[in-house]
Amino acid sequence: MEQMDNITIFSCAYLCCMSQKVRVRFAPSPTGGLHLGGVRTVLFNYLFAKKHNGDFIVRIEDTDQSRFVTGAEAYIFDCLKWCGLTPDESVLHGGDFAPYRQSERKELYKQYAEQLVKDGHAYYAFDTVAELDNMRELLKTKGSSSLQYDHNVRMNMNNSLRLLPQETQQLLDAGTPYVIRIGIRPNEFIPFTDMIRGDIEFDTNNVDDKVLLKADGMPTYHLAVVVDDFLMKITHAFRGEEWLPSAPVHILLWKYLFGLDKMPQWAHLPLILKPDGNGKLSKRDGDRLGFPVYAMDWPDPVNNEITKGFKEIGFLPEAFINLLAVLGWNDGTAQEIFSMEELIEKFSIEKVHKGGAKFDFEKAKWFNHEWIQKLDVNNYAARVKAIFETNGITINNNAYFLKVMELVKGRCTLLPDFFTQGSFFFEAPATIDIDAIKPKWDDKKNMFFMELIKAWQLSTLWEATDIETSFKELAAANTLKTGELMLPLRIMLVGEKFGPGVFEIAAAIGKEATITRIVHTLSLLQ
RNA sequence: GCCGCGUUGGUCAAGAGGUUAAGACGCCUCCCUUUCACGGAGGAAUCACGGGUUCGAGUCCCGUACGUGGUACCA
Repeated sequence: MEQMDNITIFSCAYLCCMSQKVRVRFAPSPTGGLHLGGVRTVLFNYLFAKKHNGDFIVRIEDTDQSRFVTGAEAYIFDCLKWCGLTPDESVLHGGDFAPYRQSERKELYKQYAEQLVKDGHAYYAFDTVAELDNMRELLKTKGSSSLQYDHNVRMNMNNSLRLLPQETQQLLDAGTPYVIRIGIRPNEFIPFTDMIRGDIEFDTNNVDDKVLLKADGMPTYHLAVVVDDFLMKITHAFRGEEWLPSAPVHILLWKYLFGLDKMPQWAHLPLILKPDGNGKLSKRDGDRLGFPVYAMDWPDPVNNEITKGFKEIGFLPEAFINLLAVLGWNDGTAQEIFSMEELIEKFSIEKVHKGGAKFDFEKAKWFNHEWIQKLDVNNYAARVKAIFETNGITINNNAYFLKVMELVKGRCTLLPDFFTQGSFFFEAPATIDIDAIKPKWDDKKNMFFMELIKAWQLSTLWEATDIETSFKELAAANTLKTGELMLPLRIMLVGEKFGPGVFEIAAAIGKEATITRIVHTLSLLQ
C-alpha cells in the first residue's frame, strides 16, 4: 500500500513536467573521440525524447578553450548519424534556441553571473592560481578534512566578500583578473529527487564555492548548464553519475536564478566500468585489452594516431545501439535483442540501474552476431563489399556476392569475418593446408580425384545435390568412404577446414573453378 | 582524508517480504553437422559480511567491508 502511494506520487510529479513538451539534451564537449558511455547517454536521452514525442537537442559545450580539439565536433555528429540518433535541434540541424554552441553564447552567461552577485548569491574572487595552491597546501598541513574553497576559508581569501566594496571596485576598475564564485551558505540541506536514484540529500557544508564565471569570461559547466537548460526549456536532464556531487550547486543555481519549479528532472546514469580491474572504462583500456571504446575511428589531430571505433572494426549500428541500451537497462523480461523502434517503445527510466556495469566485449560481439543474422544482408552488403575491395577482391557479380553472404553469415561475428569466411568463393585460396590431407593420402584417393575430375568435366548438372550424388556414387564405385574424401575436397576448395557445406561451395564457385582447385592441390600432393 | 552513489554466478542481469533465485554472454559435456560455425540438450557457478525488524529477508533498517565517482578558473 505504501509502495503504491509512492509510485502514484512519483508518477504525478513525473506527469506535471510532461504537460509541457519533453525536451532533452546531449551536451558533449568537443575534446576527442566519442566514448561508449557518451553514446549511451545520447541514446537514453534520445529514447526518452522519442518515447514522449519530445525534442532531442545536441548542445556543444565548448567552454574550455584549452581543451578544444578541431574536428571533434564534426566527429560527434558523424557518430550520431551512424548510430541513427538524429537530433531535432543542434548546431547542424538548426532550431529556435540557437546558437547551440556555448562559446557563441558567452555574453549571455555573464549577465546571469552578475545577477547572482547582485543578489548576494555569488561574489568576485581575485585569487591567483598560486594563492589557491597555497590555500590548499595550508589546509593540508593543518590536517583539514576538506581542501575546498568554501565557507571555512573564503573570508581569508582575496574576494569581494572579505574586501571592502570600494576595494573590490578598484580591483575591477583596474582590470584585475577575477572569477565569480557561487557563495554556498553552510548548514543547509539540498534535497532532490533523481529519476533513477530516488531521493538524495546534500549537506551544504560539504559543497564548495564553485567558480561560475572564469577569468577568460567563459562560464564553467555549472553556470552554463543551468542557464542553457533554462533557456532551451529542457525538461529532463540525463548525465553521467560523475555529475552527482555537483548537483547541489546546480540546484542552488536554479533556485536563485529561475526557480525550482522550472528545473528539469535529473537522471544520473550509472558508469560503464573496465572489464577487468576497477574504474571507469577509458580509451586506454580498449588499447590494452584489444577492443574499441569509441563509436568510430578517432584520428587524433595532434599525433595522427587513430583510435579504433566500433564501426570500423565491423559493428552494425543496430548492434552497437542494442548492446549499449542493455548496459544498465532492461525491460524486465528476458528479451535482449531490441531494435531502435522497440527500444523507443519499451524504454523506461525507472528500469535504469543504479550501479555501474563492467563492459564485456565478448557479449558485445554476440549482439553483432545476432544482428548480422537478423538483418537482411542488403543492409550491410555495401560495407562488406568495401572490405573485400580493400583486401583486393573486386565484386562484379552482386547477386553472387549476396548469395555468398547468405551462405556464410551464420559464422560471422564482425563484418570483416565475411572476408575470412568467404574470400575463397571469389579466388582460389592462397595457401592449401596440405598437412591436413597428407597423413591419410594414398594412390587410391589420388585415382579417385582423377576420375572425379573426368566425370565432372563431362557433367552438365552442377547443383549442390548433383555434385554430391555424383561424388558419392564414384566413391562407392571405388569402395572408398565418402567421409574420407570430403575433407580433402574441402581443403582443395577452401584451403582449410572451415566453411559451409563442401558441395554448396563447389556449386557456388562453379565447375571450372572446382576442377582447377582440385588439379592444383593434386599437383601439390605429388 | 572528506562527501556522494552503489554491491544477486567470472560478466550482463530478472527479482517490489513467502520463487526449486529467471534469462543471456563466456566456460565445460553431449547431440546435430563426415569441416568450422549455427542450432539443440545438459552442466559447473551467485544474493559481500555482521547485526536487527518479521512467522518468514536477496528484497526493509543499521553497521562494516569493498567498489566507484567527486573533491580544478575540465567537462
